[in-house]
Amino acid sequence: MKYWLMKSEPNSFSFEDLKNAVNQTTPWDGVRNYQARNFMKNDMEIGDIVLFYHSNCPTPAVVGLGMIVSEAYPDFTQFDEKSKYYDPKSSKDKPRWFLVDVKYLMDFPKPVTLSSIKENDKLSEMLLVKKGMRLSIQPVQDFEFEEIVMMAGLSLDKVFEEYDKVKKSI
DNA sequence: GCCAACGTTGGC
DNA sequence: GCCAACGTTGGC
Repeated sequence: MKYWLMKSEPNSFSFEDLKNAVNQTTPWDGVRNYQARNFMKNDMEIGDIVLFYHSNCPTPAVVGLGMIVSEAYPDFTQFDEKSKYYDPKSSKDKPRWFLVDVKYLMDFPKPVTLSSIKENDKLSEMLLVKKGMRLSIQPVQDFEFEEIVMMAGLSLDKVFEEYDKVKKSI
């Protein structure tokens, strides 16, 4: 099982939106970057844990946890002419863009802000804080995940207790 | 709203 | 294959 960080702009899709979604699950559509796509297509597995990150907002922060609950499948928005994610160069025979479904796992008692991540020496290697890094989906190391969980005011025990429950439900 | 740092596109 | 032009990301 692996850990990921996924960015979302709260004014288009927030962690609250995920929590309130049907099944508390959403297809992670609209990714149009090959590196990010490849993570979803090749490296993500059902049961992987996601740090849900709010970007492009007053206080950028990791605000909670999600879980990958599907294999990768073609992003339907690429075929929809009315979607802003429409890609005329893609075809149903040979889809270019893929996505996974993400399910709500749990809230953070305290959001872990970008500035607090930057201040934590243990997290200095996180892609998030590297200059010029704009990837919307990033791999996260085990110890980085554990550190962020601590900063959020949670324990790993609590996380995995909830994790087991949600995993059984998918 | 600004703007630096990227990624993509397309002419050549 | 090069690279200028353009569009996007995302912190501030």
